Amino acid sequence: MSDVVRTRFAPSPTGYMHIGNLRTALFAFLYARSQEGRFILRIEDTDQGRYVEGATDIIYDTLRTAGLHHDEGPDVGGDFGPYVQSQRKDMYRKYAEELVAKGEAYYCFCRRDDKEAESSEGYNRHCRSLSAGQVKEQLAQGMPYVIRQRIPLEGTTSWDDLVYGTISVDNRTLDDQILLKSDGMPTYNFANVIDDHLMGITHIIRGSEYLSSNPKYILLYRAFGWEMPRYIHLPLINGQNPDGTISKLSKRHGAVSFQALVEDGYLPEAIINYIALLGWSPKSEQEIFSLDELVKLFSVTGVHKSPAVFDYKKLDWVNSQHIVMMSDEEFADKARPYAGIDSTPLEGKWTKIASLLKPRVNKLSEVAEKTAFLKQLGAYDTEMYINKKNKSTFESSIRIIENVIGALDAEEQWNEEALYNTLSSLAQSLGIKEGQLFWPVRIALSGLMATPGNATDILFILGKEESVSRLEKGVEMLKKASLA
RNA sequence: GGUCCGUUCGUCUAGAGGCUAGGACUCAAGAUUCUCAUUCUUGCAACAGGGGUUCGAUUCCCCUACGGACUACCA
Repeated sequence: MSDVVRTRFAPSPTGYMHIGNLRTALFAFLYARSQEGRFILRIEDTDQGRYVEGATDIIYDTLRTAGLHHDEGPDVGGDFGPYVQSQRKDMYRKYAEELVAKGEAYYCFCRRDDKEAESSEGYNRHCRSLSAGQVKEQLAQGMPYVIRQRIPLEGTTSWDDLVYGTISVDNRTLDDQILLKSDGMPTYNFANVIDDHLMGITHIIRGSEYLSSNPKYILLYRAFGWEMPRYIHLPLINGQNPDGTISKLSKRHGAVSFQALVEDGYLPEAIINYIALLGWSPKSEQEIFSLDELVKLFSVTGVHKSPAVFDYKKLDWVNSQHIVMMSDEEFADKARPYAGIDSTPLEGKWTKIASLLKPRVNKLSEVAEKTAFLKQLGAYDTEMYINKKNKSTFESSIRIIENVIGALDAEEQWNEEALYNTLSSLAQSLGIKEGQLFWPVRIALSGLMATPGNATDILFILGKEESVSRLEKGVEMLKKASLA
């Protein structure tokens, strides 16, 4: 055996990747990579009643999309397979029986509806002192049974957590947990320990919700006489409720699965960047990271004990930063499906449109709403023409737009620079400021108070015919409005 | 109820006995801009409370309060 670091991510195939789970995967990945170790994927599907079709594919897709490549796993193989627990089911019984033989576990024949056993001491420990003869007899009768861990009644169990420090627990507060279920399958708690050992996992990285059951795992390692792994427990991720209270991050707080966030237009690298900052700090003022940078900077000493609250606003900002860092070409490609401009007159102008959009969207899904006015001019209120700062009124707007239409009709070169020069000199000859001229033009072209791009950008994108048509419509609306 | 864990601006966090308690997001104001956004400047805003230890505590110890996790033949 070598002393190379081995970490694992062991999700259950539930059908989606919760952001908290992904954060655990990320930290396990980062720790392995930062230590030049190996990152292993293991599927924990011992609960057969909870099987979800296609769920393992979602796990593979997520890890691939997020860039968390595993060195061993069901899909890539490895020397410690199989990497799916249901394919390992036959090996767990042997270990459970080994513990029974050692006196570290025992058969329990309690049934779930056995009120008598429950009322006395719970099912826990009820069968703990059955004699060998009694056990043999029950087994011979074909009584269903489970195998329970025999937790010491005295003493304390403690370990040195790399994040939480030394934690000690009195053994008598621990339950004799079930290791092997009556259907012959191991419980998560048991399979987890067996597999971690068999797969040579050196550092167990998981959420702090496992902190209180960890003593039981440690006792199992001891019962087997196995070498203890190191433990890195991670703080929880919470969500903020509308009333300001904090609770476990769930759907009521918004999208909480990786795929839902991606569909919403968040970039995988931004999601990774953001969740890395939840419970970990690089201890510098840098906030935007690539995955490679995270690998270089990651350290367990920067991991927190206290839980963090998922903040969509900050995720928006992180995402916008990653968007701005992309090249114009890359952004144009990624954003294109959201725009719906394919096979429209706008298609040829997409590069230009995308360059205007890039600094203006927090997430890709915003592209749709921000480009809608280009495809079709929506209904708008003529009040928008009235702008105090530009001394813009119905009358001035009509006059300006009519002049602009005239100037555009004569325009030969339909590009931003030529359009700007034409309109700029028009403003001069009309004796008004540029802003006073561009304001009503932009309103007539877009019907919006705020647009991606200025008046000349929009003129260029819409083209002469559509632009003039929208300007004429504006004049028409203004004339009607000033009569009323 | 029991066990364990946690507590710095609204949120993410820096801080590891002596700092005007720093940064980021959000929000507000201003500058720039043919709108908006970007960018830049400025501002609002925190050490849960009480005891110790110490010349001196955000920092170390204890207690309280509050919050959370676990307490399944779920993972």
